[in-house]
Amino acid sequence: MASIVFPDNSSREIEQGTTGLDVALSISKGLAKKAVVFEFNNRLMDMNESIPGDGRMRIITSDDPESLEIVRHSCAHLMAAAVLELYPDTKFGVGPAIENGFYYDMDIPGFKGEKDLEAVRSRMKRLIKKNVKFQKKVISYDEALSLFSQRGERFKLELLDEIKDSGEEITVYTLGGFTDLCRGPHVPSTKFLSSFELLSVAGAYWRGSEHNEMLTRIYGAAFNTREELSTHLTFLEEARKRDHRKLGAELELYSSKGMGGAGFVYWLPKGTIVKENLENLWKDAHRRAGYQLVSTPHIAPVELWKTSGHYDYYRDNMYFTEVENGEYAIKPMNCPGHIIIYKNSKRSYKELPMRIAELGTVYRFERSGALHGLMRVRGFTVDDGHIFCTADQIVSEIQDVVRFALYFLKMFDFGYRIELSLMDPADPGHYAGDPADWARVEPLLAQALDDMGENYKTVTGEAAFYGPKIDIKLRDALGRYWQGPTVQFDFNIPGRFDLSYVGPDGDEHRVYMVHRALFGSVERFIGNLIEHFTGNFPGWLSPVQLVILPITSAQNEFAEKVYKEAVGAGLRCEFDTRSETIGYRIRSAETGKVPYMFVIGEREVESGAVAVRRHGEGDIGTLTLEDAVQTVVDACARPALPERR
RNA sequence: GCCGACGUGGCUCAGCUGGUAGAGCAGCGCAUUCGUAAUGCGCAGGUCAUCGGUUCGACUCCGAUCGUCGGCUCCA
Repeated sequence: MASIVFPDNSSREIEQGTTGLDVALSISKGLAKKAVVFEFNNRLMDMNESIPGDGRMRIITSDDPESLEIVRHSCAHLMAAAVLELYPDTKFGVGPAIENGFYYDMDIPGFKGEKDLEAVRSRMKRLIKKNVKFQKKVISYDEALSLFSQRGERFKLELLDEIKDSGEEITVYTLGGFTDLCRGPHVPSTKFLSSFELLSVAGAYWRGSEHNEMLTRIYGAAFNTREELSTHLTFLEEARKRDHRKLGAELELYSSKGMGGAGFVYWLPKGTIVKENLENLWKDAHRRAGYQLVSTPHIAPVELWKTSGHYDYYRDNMYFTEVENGEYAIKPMNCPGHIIIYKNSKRSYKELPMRIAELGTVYRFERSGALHGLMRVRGFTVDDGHIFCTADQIVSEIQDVVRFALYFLKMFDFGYRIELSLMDPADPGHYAGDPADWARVEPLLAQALDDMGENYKTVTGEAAFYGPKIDIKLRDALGRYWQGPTVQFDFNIPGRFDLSYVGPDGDEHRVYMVHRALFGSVERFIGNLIEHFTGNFPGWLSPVQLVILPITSAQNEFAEKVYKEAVGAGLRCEFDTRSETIGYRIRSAETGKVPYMFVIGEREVESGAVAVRRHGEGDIGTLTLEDAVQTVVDACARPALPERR
C-alpha cells in the first residue's frame, strides 16, 4: 500500500502496481480519457507507469498547457515512426518539441523532399487511427548498445555514450515498429496526436555544428485541438501576408534584386521617405539626448582594423580593397572611426561622458544562405553611438541608453524582452581581453538593469568579442521577437587605442566605452516596422499621406486648390486625376496603404468642403477644407522628442 | 557556406511525355466623366536567370554558375 496526495490535498491509499491511469480511472472516466501524463513528486511519468510509492500526484490532461510539450514531443516520435515505415533505412538524430510544434532530424535515404511529405502525413494519420500505444522500457547500456548498433543508428549510439557517462537510466520508447532512445514521458497513445500538420523540410547539421553531417529535418506543428492548430496555421498565413519582402515590393519601398548584388538594398523613392523620416527623428532625438553627431568614412587603412582587433576577430566578415599604397578595409563597424574622433584631442574628465553618434553605413560579408530581405543584408546602416565615460558613469549611462531605447520601442508600440549576454567561460579564445576584466564588468550591466527594475534573461556565450552586452528583443504585433536595441560594454578597444582622459588629479586614466544601437540596423528596423504595421506606417512615416480624388474632371479646379492647401500644410500629397472611375482610384489609394483620401464631388465643390476617407475604415464624413487638412496634419504629426538633457 | 526546393514579360501565374511562348494585373493610347476597393477597347512588353552539354531541334533533359525561398550555421 502507498499513500498519494492530490493537488487539493485530498489523499488516497493505493495498492502496489497501481498505474497513473488506474488512479485517473478511479476518479472519473472523463479524466482518464484526457489524461496525458502525471506528475509524481515533481517528476513527469507516463500514465501507464506504476506509482512508485508515497507522494504527491497531479494528473496533467490535454486541457493543461503543460501537456503541449508532451504532445509535440510524442508527435515527433509519431512522425519518425511514419518515416521509418516509408524509408526503412532511415537513421535518426534528435526529435524535440519546439515552440508550436516539433521537428525530427534524420538521415532518410531516398527521401525526395517536400513532395514526399504528403506520404509521411498520411502514414501518421493511419497510425493515429490505429491508436497505437507508446511503450516505455528501461534497458541496460549493453541492451541499448546492441539494439542501436544492430540498426546502425550511429547518431543514437553517440547519444547513448553520453547518457552512459552521465549515469542516467536508459529508457526506450516503442511506437509501432519504431523504438527510440528517449527520456519521455509520452502521451498514452497516438489518439492524442490528431491535431498536427507537417510544415517544411530543411537541412540541419547533426548537433548543430557545421563540421558535422547534414541531416534532413522535418518541421511540424502540433496542438491539443484542431482549433488551436488552425489558429496557428492562420497565424502563419498572416505572417506571410505581412512579409516585408512582399510588402516592400508591392509598396515600392526597396529593391534588392538583379545586378545590384545579393544582400544590398536599393531604396526606392517611397522607401527613402520612410527611411529619411525615421533617420531625421533619430538625429533630432539624439541631439536632445546629449549626443554629438559625427560622420566617418566608409573605408580605412587595414592598420586601423588591426589595432581595433577587427582584423583578428572579424576578418571573415570584412570586405577588403587594395590600392597602390596599401590595403584598405570597408568598415564593418563604426567604432574605430568614432575612436579616431575621440582621440582628436586630449580629453578632460569635464568632457565625460562624451556621447557621439552616427548613422553609419557598414558592410559585412554574410554567407549567401544567411541573407533575408531587409533583415539580414550585406550593407546596412547602424544607428551607432559610442559613449566614452569614467568607471563611475557606466551604470547610469547604460541606464540612460536603455531608457532611450525604450522611448523608440514605445513610439511604435513594440513590446520587448531584455537579454544580458555574457561570455562563454568555456571558450575564452573567442573573446578579446583578460577574463578577469570580464568577470569584473559583467555584474555592472546586471546592476544597471536591476536598479531600473527591468526583468532580463542571462545568456552565456552571446557576448561580443570585445565585451558583454544587453540586447533588447522587440516583440511585434504578431508576438514575434526580433533583435532590436543593443548596448555593448567595451573594456578592450580603449586599451588597444590607448584611449584616456585627464582626471581632476592631473593624471591620465583609461576611458571606458559603451557601444550602442537603438534600431540596430535601420534596414532591419524598417523591415520590422513593415511587418508590425502590415505596411500601414504611422502617418509621419507614410510615403504618401494623402490623395486628392476629384470624382470627375469637373472638380479638378477646386481639387487642385485643395491639393495646394495640403501641400502648403506640409503634407506628402498626391493629386489623382487619372481618367478612371472614382472606385478604381479609391481602390488604388487603398491598396497603396495611403492613410487619408479627400474625395471631391459636385457637393463638396459647392460647399467648399471635402469628404474624408480613412484607409481601412472608409468614408469618415465631410469636413471643411481647413478642418480636413488639420485632421491629416494632426494624424501625421511626428512623435514628441525625448526630454532635453 | 551547407541541405532541400524553386527561377517564364514590372507583378501573379499557364505552358501535356522536347517541335523556337500565353493569360490576368501593372504600363501606354483612345474612348468614358463616373459618389467611396477594379469602365471598355486597343497597343506594347519575354535571347523562358546565365553559361555549357545532349539532340535534327530545349522553356521543357543533364551539368555548372548566379539568384530567391524554407531551414542549419552565423548574425545588426
